[in-house]
Amino acid sequence: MTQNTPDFYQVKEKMYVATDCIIFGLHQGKLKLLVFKRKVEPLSGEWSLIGSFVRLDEDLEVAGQRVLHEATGLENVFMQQLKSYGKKDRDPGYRCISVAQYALIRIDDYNEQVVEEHGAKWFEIDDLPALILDHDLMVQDALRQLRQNARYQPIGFELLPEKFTIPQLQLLYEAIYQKELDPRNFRKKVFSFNVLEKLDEKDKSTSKRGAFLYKFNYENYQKLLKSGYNFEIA
Amino acid sequence: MTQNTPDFYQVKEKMYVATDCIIFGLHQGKLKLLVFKRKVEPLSGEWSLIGSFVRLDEDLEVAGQRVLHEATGLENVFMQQLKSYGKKDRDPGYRCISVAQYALIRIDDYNEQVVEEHGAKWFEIDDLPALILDHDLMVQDALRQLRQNARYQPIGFELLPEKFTIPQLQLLYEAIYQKELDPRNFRKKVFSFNVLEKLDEKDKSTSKRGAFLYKFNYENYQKLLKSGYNFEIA
DNA sequence: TCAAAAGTGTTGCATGTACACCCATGG
DNA sequence: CCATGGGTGTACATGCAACACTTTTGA
Repeated sequence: MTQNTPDFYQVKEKMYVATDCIIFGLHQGKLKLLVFKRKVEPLSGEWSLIGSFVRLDEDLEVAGQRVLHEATGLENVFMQQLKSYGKKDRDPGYRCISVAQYALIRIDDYNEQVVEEHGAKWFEIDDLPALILDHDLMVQDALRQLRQNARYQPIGFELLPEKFTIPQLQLLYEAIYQKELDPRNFRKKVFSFNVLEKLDEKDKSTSKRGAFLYKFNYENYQKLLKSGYNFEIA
Repeated sequence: MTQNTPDFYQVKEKMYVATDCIIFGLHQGKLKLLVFKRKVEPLSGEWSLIGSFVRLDEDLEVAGQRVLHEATGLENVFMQQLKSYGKKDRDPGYRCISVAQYALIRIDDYNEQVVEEHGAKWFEIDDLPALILDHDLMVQDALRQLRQNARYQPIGFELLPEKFTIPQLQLLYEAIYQKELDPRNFRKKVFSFNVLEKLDEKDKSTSKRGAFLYKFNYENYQKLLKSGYNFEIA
């Protein structure tokens, strides 16, 4: 922070800084959000995002990863800062600003038990319960940002297991953009980026014929980035 | 913020919350940034963004507008939150997170005296001095976001006077994207949005023939938004 | 053998890009 | 009358959208 204003303007007052996590996951081809039943007063029993105060000796990003780890048992999750919410009366108790961060997790990796211990539940994004405080707003903003970012970054892959099929990938983008896509055009597009590596295995869990598995090639993606790219899918 | 984690995790510690403003303006067809000579220790005399602590009874956005007003005398400036910077050691004095906000101002509107009182100076964006702390990073992030947002929102107009010519508008976009544009294609594009209103006046300050003045039509822009738009210029 | 999902090409249309000349005017 | 910046149209290339049938195989 900066102090260029005259000294008499420098009213220094500390406040609480929290971070709240908007956790997206993919389940049965649907985009879902993980919400928690709040256990402490005020507003105990209401649905909310998971969050925590940021500690004095903790980077913001570290705080986000800590919250996510405590809630899900996962580490090194893809996470991106959304924005901060700082209306003066947003928290009824005391002045507190919250830095919202959104996370994309692979539900397969997921320790289901930890979820239940926290009274957490996955909701489809078009069927969410009301959340406390300004958390509804955070979710709306996060969705918009997710859709925006998915246009220019391959973040969709963060939601899928390491090996995935093209139909799976297509379902994911259909879930993100709530829009049906043409399988021929979709394949043409994703293959044109040259960031998918075809494997010799097939996934037969959803059809008799089976669909080839692919994995994401990060090196090619780096090249693509440098040569001025447009990763627009959908 | 949220408290779903067990109580023993709830280490509540307050910290300072600041806001720093990345102020862009347009001058002689160049995109510029307003930076300030810091007047207080530590780092007195160094270049920095302008900022202030957020007060307990003040919304984040209000704090941003206050900082901008104190620094420039302007009110109701276009301002948008960028993101928060919260490395634990980003400020050498004490733990402090900063919410960066960027502003677009019309230099014409501008009270030049107030700038000088603050030891402020406009720099071209590709010729900036080193700034204190993480302010360089903030500027880079703000530039990226400005370019990104200018693609889908008509924020370019915020930098121009109410009445402007097409060549002025083109220069602005060339400054934002650091790229020359073809005047024929540029006109075709901006007119296709139907958000410019041609006036009967001409601006003769840059040529003998003079260029017609236009103004931005906010109603048509609202219609454009609703009908699913793509405001991509450049 | 058949149901169910995987996989594949072509064409028309729209949009972006490249490009060069005339216009209006003040000095 | 000429130098300066303002203003205009066309042809080509590229990318996107629409569209239907064949393949594989487990039950």
